[in-house]
Amino acid sequence: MQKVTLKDVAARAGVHTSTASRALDPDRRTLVHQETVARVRAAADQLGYRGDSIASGLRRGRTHTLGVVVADLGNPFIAPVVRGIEHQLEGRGLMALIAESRDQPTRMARALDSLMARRADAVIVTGARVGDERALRKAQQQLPIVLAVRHLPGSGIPAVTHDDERGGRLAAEHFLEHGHTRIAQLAGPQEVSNFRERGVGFRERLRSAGIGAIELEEYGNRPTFEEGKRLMELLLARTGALPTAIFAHNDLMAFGALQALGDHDRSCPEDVAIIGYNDTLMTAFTDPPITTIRLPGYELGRMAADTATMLIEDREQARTPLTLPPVLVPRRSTLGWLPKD
Amino acid sequence: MQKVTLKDVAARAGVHTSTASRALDPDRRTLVHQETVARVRAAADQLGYRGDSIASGLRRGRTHTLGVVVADLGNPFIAPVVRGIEHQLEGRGLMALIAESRDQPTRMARALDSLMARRADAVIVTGARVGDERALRKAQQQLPIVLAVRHLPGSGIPAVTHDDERGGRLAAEHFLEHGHTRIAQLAGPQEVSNFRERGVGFRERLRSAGIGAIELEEYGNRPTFEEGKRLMELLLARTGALPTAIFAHNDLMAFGALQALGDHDRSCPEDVAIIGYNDTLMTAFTDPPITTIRLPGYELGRMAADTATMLIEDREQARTPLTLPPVLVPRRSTLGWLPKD
DNA sequence: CTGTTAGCGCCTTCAA
DNA sequence: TTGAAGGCGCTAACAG
Repeated sequence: MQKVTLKDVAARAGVHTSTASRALDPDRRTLVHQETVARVRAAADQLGYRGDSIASGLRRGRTHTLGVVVADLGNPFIAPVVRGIEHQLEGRGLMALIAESRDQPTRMARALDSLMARRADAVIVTGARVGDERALRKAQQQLPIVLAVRHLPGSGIPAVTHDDERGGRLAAEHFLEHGHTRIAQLAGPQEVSNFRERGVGFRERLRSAGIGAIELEEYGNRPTFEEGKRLMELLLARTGALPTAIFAHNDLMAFGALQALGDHDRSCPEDVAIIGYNDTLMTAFTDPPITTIRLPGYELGRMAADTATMLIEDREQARTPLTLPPVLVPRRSTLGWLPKD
Repeated sequence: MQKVTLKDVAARAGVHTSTASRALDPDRRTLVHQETVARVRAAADQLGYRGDSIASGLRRGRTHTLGVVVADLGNPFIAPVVRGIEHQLEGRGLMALIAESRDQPTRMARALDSLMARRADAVIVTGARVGDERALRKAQQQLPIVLAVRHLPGSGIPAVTHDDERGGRLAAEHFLEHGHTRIAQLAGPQEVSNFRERGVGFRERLRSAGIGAIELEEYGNRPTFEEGKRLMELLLARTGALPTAIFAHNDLMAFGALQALGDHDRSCPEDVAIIGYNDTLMTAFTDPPITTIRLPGYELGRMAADTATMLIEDREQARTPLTLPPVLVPRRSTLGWLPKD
């Protein structure tokens, strides 16, 4: 049972390959006589004909493959996004080709190159950051690009995101409602617009309440557990009163902060309240469960895949940026805190 | 800047396409005059030539694409495996094409079909289960298949796994050492060899110590949080003394069990000690941190990718199954338990 | 309705 | 060391 080609099928059915090709394509089946179709299909079945997307893609210019570039496969937040994408692709005969940029522009460029060389029909980029503009623009000249989760302000590349500034405001509001006055944030990399916006929203909401955020002079180089821990330790090493409230720019960083607190015999929520971001599955099961801002990853993935498929069909569609609202999910890491004086 | 083809490059360099083709291929560059190579490369650079894997793949029979079928992208355990695979692929010009089977044989079959149609050079399957044999065998006739993490006993398909039976024994031993006598397990789906083997190793080790495991009449239908919770509740609903030790067949199920315990005002580790499986990142940060068996996902991914690339180059290699040893990571969920009498 | 012809972009003979 | 010719498997355009 070696590779069965269309030629084999055609021969067996006693027709020309082009007829066989038509008979096997749902869209062009109508052009062929019923009986012939039946004969060809029978032959295909018997031989176990599988078709060859590669050859077909070469000819048609469509590979039915959608590229997806993520920043970090290890970030639990990415799974729902990818699932959302796959969910939307399924049934349309499309498949996701996944690459990882690890937040490095060089890798991003390489990933886009590979995807273009493989003639992906479109690419969804969930891991864009400052420095990726050039590569993205170049790619955009060859195929539709859709940004998801992270957008690049001013790039004009269609994006499906959620409102991070609003998310930051929600976090600030929550702390204010609970009576905090010494409030800090552990910021993610500023090359990523989302973290910048979370920071801005957070800071502004505090300022409008007449409170200045305690600012750390450093940002996380990457939005990871380790960096969250490192920043929290920086905060703990400072002289003066510890903040009573910390907004970590994502859940992983919040976990890191939690760990650092424990290492220094401080407890959450008694000493310090913490808010994370993303509503990763595990935030509900940590000690304490962590208050977090829910980012609708699955929906974002679906919408991104949806716009991508629209762009594939008609390159002039859907320029309006799509934005979903964030929601705060309150848990013990903030609810358990009580003012001391 | 439309699609730049080899023809364009050749024209600009003033050579024939076949010469350009040779000049651009590292393996055949030596056949071409140095100066010509330089000229061609310059032309390619200037035009921004990208090549076309699709066309090249059609001709060469290699697409430099490796299919990966995972059971569940949402399982945090899978990320390191995929990263391990990508790590190994990187630099070899290969890319991973990812599909999800969701533990359903129908989807598995479809995923394999898609990957074959896209002419993947090989496929790594991390989510095999009973019922997938047919589809895998069929696929195996067209391209090399490597099982990772989960194997299919008796299928003869090369597999890179770790020793689950031993993992089960480790869990049992740990409980025995700590003085437990009423011991149960929350089993994962028995269609997956790993869970079966974990169960067997666990049961046998207990038996050899003269202790019978408390058996639940049900298994988890999927190895998820919800199923772990459901099984734990089944256990809690039973009359008679509660077990003091629970071996959950993976971390997600352990989290579920933890939640069920909390819902019923039982605490871990005081009332019940729990062991999970996989050493997912979050097991270290739950309340309590969970003792778990470390499954070296990253290494498994690397080794699987490695054998896959070997098989691509020479289909007769590496039939010996590769197995890595499990390690128990002790944490408070078991260390904090004390015998009551 | 079906067959013929001509490529998609690249690579591999084979010959020069 | 290079060019010419042919084809990977499929499909679009044009005849019939």
